[in-house]
Amino acid sequence: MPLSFQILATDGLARRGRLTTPHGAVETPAFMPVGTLGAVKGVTPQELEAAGASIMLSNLYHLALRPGIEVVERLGGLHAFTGWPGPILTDSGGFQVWSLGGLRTVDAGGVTFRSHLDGSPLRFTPEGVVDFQERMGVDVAMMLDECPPWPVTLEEAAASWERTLGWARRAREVWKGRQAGGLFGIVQGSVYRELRERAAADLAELDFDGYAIGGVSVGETEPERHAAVEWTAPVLPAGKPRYLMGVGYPEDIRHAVAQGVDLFDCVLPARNARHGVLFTRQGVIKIKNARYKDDPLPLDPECGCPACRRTSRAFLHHLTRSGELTAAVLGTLHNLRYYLDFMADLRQAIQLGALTDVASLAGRAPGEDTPRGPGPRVLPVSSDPLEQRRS
RNA sequence: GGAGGUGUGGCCGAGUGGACAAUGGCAGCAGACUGUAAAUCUGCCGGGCUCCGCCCUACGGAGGUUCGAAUCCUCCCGCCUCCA
Repeated sequence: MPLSFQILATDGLARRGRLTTPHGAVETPAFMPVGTLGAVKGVTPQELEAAGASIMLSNLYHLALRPGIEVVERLGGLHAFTGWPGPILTDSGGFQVWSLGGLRTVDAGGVTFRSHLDGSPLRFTPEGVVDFQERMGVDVAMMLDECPPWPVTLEEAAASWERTLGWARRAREVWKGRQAGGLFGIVQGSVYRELRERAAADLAELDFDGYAIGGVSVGETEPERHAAVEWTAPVLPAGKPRYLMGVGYPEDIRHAVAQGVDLFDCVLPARNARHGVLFTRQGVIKIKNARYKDDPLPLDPECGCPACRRTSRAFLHHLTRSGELTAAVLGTLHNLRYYLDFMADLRQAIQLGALTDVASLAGRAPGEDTPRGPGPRVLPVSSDPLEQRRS
């Protein structure tokens, strides 16, 4: 079954849609929790589902290194292997081209990684990456791309894009005729408008099942990041899902949704939770801070996650200070729930034509710890008639 | 009673004549994190100030040697080990 995407409502450039995959539907705009190795760190598939996730992201590079594609394939594919029954999107390893800087070399034919685990070489080609992802049975495969570093000159970014475009053509060619799931192309172009626009147009010709905006959140400023989205998202094929890779803070997401982006992923809610930084409707809470030592309030009184339902900030503070694993688990469950609720609010707002009213309380500038006070919320999340959450 | 050892900043623990307000670690106080080489990393951490520097107080206590002592000597106090 191939992917299909319907747009159910719009609000300005924003779209409220539904991505249908072989493993279920994803109501968009959607946030995809990151389970690099097949699971969100500290969270079971059941808990992920209960938090309201409808799709999970995993990473081909990491899975290829360990346990290896063959193992996943032998055990029935990534869904069976991980126990996550819903849709899965896998990143191709393109981000690792950037993040693993010293451990890889890029050439026209592909990327050669040196494993960060044992140094052994691993060759990724556009064709091989498509093949790997198909063998794992993922719902959405990402093309191999080169995520250029930042800063880069226009010339370097352009040369990088030419290489990535070549990979896009090869990936698309290999994918032709495949019926299960879909393949997304990835727009690069760094912070250069002409490049971004050209990349979007180049990719549109290849008729991918969806289009991603990559190469952001690599060090550029917020205005640059937002500009890249503003230049790119609106010119991508209207009828296909759009995915902003690796983004971001709630405010970044809200901004991108308003520009017509449908899918997001980010390690932030999970990693920050592990580091004691929690997103709440009252603002960002650094639970390790001494001020929470005796705080009897729930983390976020408006949240329905397991942490907020049963524990106080003081207890979370204590667990975190003590290095207790449960602190990371509860924090992750909470942050994920926060993000997922936030996405539900955005979907509902688009439905009501009220996107600009959605507050993203946790989206304040990094470092700003003092709550501004609750902002407007459209309606309780649960009242959304279009919500079709997995139970 | 005899012999030996030891006492360092909140804790543990380096340092045995100058480069020592004193290595490390922990605890503490903050900060960062955006397609996860991250349950990680960074800064501060005796007090004060006109804070890329200066001044006080500090290595059990009191004296002493020395240009100079956490480091050497004497006495005292506490603790540890072994022998009686």
